[in-house]
Amino acid sequence: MRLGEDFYKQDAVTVAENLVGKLLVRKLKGEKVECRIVETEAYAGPEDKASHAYQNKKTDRTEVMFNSGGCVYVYLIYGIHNCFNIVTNEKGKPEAVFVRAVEPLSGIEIIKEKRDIKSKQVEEFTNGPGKLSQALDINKELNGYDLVSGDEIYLKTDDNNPEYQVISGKRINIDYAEEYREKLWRFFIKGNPFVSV
DNA sequence: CACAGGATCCACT
DNA sequence: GTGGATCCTGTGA
Repeated sequence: MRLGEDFYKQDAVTVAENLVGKLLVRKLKGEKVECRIVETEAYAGPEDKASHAYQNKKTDRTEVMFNSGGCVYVYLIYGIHNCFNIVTNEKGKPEAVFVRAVEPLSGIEIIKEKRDIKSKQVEEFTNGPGKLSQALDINKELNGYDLVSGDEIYLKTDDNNPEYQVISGKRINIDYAEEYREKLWRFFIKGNPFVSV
C-alpha cells in the first residue's frame, strides 16, 4: 500500500524509524525499480545542530525542508554526490529523513547501468547515500517532488511482511554537530548487507 | 565578488 | 587506510 500524507506528517525521528523496511519505487525507462529502504537518519528540526535547517535557517537550499511532509529534498554534497531526503512534519517545521542505503529488489540491470564502477559486488550499487542516488537517477530535478501524489518516485509498504529487526545508532559524518552527534537518530535493519557501514 | 567547506565515493597503496 | 575529485551553497566583504 502506498504511504499517504499522514505518514510523512509525523516527526522526523518517528518517520525515520518507520521508513526502514518500506519500499522505494522509482520509475526509470518506463519500468518500476523497487528497493527496500534499509538505513535512514533523522534530521530533526531547528534545534538539531547537524541539520541544514539548524535554527530555522532558511536559504535557497533548505527551503523545501519547510514544506509539509511528503516531498523530496535533494542536495549536492562534495560537488559530486546527490543526497536523497524525505521532508517530514507539518509545513513550517524543517525536518527531514536522510535515506542512506537501500536494497534493490527489481530492476537490477537498470541500476547497474546507472552506476559505473568496477566492483561487481551487488552491495556496492546502493549501500550509501550517494550510491543510491546515482543508481536511481535521483538529482536536483526531483527536489520538491511530491511523494504522495507523484508517479516518478514514491513509497509503499512491503506487503510480504518480511522479518527484520531495526537497530538505532549514532548518525554518520556529523562531527560538527556537538552534543547532537550522540543522538541515536540513525536506523537500520540488523544484519542487512546493504547497510552502509 | 571571492572563497571555504561539505549528511561521500572510489581507486589506489 | 587514505587522498583526490569537484561544484554548489552560504557567508562575508
